[in-house]
Amino acid sequence: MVKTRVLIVDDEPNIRDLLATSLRFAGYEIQTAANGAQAVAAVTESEPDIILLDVMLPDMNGFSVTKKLRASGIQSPILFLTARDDVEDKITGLTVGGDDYLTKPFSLDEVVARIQAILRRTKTVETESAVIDAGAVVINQDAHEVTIEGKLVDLSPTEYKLLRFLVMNPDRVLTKAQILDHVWEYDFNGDMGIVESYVSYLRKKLDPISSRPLIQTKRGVGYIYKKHD
Amino acid sequence: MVKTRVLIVDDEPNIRDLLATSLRFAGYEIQTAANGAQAVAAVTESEPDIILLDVMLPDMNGFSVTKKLRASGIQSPILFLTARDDVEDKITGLTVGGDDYLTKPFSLDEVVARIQAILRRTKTVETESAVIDAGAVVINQDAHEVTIEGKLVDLSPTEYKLLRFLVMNPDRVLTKAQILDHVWEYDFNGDMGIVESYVSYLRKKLDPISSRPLIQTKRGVGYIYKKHD
DNA sequence: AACTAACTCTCAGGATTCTCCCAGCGAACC
DNA sequence: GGTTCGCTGGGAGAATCCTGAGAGTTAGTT
Repeated sequence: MVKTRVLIVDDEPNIRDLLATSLRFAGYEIQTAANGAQAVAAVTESEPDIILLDVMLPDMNGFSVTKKLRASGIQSPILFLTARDDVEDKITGLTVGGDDYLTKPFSLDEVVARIQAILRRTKTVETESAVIDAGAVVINQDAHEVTIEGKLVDLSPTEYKLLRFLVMNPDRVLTKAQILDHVWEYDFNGDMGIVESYVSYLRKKLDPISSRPLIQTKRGVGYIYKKHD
Repeated sequence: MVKTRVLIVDDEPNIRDLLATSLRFAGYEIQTAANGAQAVAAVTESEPDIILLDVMLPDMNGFSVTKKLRASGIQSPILFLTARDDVEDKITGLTVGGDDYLTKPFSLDEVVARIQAILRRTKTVETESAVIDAGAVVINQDAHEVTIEGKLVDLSPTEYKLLRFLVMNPDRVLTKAQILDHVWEYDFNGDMGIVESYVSYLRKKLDPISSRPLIQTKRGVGYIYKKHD
């Protein structure tokens, strides 16, 4: 089993490091580049399985970089990163083929989810299934649907992301800080009370249709989802 | 199962890359050429199953290229690409046999659909069926007809393309950006509100004759067509 | 050539849902 | 019993989505 290689292209060192650390931890092999020229240079050494590409780079924009990459025979799918403001104008035409895009600021878990989604579709490497089956909770990531013991629940985007994070790390206590770092956008600077709120929302939706409480509180530590009783 | 080979002939690198990426993702094997001479050279190496040919090339026009190709014994069907303005005059007489033409700018899904249509008619390789049967919705691509639970609906061209895209990717959430990039012409640069409008149009036509809502909104994510309830 | 119909796209109002914060209450811990 | 920690209802403001109205184009017909 060889690691999936990811090339990160972004001019902000903060974002680069954040992504690099996070994705390395998720099991990927990371290369980074700070601008378009470096990116082109990097891919010629070894073709990555997927590229994370900031649309606005100092030396050239996303289109140019994409063009250069494709011109040098690189067929790796690209996940474009873009600021929320210039979405409308500069994005159209980018998500060709298996490509996709993600707006900044994003949550770290969302990046991983999107990468896996793209790799699933392009099938250049073996990947996780689209379905997370964790006992009572089953999450279909393609359809963005969650079932509890077979029954469909309707969740808001944040509720969905929170539950996915819990369920992907079963039988393990997750601190509120960890949850905040993974599920919320990286520039969120409210307090951790928001996690309590959302756990509460989740419980209100899940517990009525579940035969047992799904999310348990470890007082003073965090929360845990147990696969089995 | 051997891949269908497509030769792309266009002098604009942007269009070449766009088509190459998109068609590669659709499962075709791609060759490219920037002018008539290159095209002729390319086909002599290995005869493609179909050729995408820009009518206006720097070195020679569609007639000349076609003539040369046919002269060298190539019988592959040709899908001509042409600017919207010089359509009628220059195309007539070109689309003999299984050939067809498409005006620029086109939508990426339309290209794939046309290629498949031609291959179906010429039957040089095994192809997808003309009929997309996705539960409640059945689309006959040859007749350009859509039935909902057996009942015929009348759709505008854009409505048709949108529904086809949704139905060809069942049980998977599609973002508005993806929809825009696949269904709308590649140079469209309005905002994604247009997708909302057309989903609204579609629902107004489909829901009255369907026993369940066919297109569901995944708030904050996109839209999804579910094959089954 | 003029008329009509259909189609595409934009825009804005309104409705709904979502996020986040706060404060009061209750439960758990010392 | 007092303190800390977690739960949850309420609510303001924002984000998102839906839809009707209308302008501009194109296509088809008379």
